Amino acid sequence: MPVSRLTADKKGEPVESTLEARAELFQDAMGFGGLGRDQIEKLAALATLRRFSKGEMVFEQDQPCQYFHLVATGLVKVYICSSSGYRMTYLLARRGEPLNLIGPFTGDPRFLCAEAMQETQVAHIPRHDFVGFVAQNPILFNNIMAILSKAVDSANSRLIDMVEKRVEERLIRVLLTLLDKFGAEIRLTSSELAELAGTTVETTLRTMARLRSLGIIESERGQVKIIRPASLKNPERLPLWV
Amino acid sequence: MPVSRLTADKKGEPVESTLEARAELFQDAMGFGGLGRDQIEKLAALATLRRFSKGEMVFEQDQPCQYFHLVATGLVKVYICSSSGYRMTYLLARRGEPLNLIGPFTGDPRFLCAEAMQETQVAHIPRHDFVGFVAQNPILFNNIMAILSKAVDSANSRLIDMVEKRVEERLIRVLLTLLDKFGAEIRLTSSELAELAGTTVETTLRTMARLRSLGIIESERGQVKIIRPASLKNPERLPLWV
DNA sequence: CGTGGCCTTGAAGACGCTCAATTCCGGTGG
DNA sequence: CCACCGGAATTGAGCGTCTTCAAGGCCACG
Repeated sequence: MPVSRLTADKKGEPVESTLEARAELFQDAMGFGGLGRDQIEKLAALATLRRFSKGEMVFEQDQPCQYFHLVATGLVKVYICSSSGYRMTYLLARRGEPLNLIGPFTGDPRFLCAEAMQETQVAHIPRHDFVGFVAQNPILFNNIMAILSKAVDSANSRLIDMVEKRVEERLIRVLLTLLDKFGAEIRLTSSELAELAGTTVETTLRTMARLRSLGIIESERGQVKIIRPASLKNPERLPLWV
Repeated sequence: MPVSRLTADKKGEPVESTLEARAELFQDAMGFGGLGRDQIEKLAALATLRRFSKGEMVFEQDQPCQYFHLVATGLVKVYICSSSGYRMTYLLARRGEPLNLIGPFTGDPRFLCAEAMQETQVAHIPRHDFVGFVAQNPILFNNIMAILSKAVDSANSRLIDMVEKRVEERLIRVLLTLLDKFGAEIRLTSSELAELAGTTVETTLRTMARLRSLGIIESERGQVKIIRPASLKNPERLPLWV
């Protein structure tokens, strides 16, 4: 329940970086395809890197948005936090993934927080610089809308899952998603998986124990390994409740 | 479970309308503030009106997006539908509210469906015309992002509610939202309220019976009337489970 | 006047949360 | 090197909330 509190106004430590390295980052980043090299460098010139230790907040809930954030190295989890302290992880972002596509446009406080899960570096662009740049490169509109489209569909799909799917199915879906993105070896604790699936640690553990006894996964402290992904993909054919 | 099926390719009946009337519509519409009269009329010139009877689909799930849709009269519900037939209402749109802000940009099929809840007229703009117009009026991009921002926050907020709030609290939240938007007399069936709150008809009925016995609402067939909104707004102070 | 949709209520049962106790592991400090 | 501590994993028991199934009544509309 207690969330680590750091200085609210200034987050992370500045990191030296070359324009070249930053351009490289934006070159491959999600949502920036279709830009010429000159524009990429212009964007890179607006950015600065900051480093965050494990557990540090990149930005917090209910604070006005100052920067556009793009992960350079490491891993960041973006989550929503209810008044009672319940957390629900929304996104696990690694190199090249933006943390807040909407925030910079309105500047308003939102529900989301972002927290570094490892030693991490994040590129910051002042929000007005970012919005101005997008206005000059309308192709970014389409890119951004495409990403938002997926984000909204994903949120809606999770909503439906919360209503009609049992924890087991939701957890399997989480595992499959992580498998696609990070490979078969997933370095997350059960508590982190629980926040992704929208359930409690205990229920997650119990469900994982069942999957383990079926030989579908292996798990040790802070790590899950998917052994037989095919068994997860056909939940209809394999009655997991056995 | 059975959803009314109509012709898939052509939906609704064309309706004659004056350019003036359409310009009037876009003038007040959500997301089109800040445009000059000339641009409004240019937009109106791209649009055509179509009428839909109660229960008719304006667009369906998993079909490519052809048009941008804006409600002119009546009421449309936008919902997501799971494979097993579970529906979750996402938006109740009346005059001036857009049905699909994202779809036109990507054109891809999405999860959403839209269904007329009354006799309704909807303005259609071919998606490429709409996207081209937005590109020429970048202020619209900010407007759209502002709306999407609210939509995403709302979806996230509902996700949290689904996990940690009981049906009663979710239903109260739905009622308060409807109160703000439509006033104290809400013309919806319990089944429709259930799809908004993410629960079943029976549970909705039971909860409404409790609220009714407390004198907070009155309800008859297909209609709910909120008598003491203040009692709903302080759910902490009034123990509803009494 | 019949039929279908909507409202109502009861009873049973399942799913998952909460609380609690225990073990295991890694890191830290003496 | 060993002891301690905090976080993580595990497992059990109890129970509350909702869903599900079922049955009946009411109202409107054709």
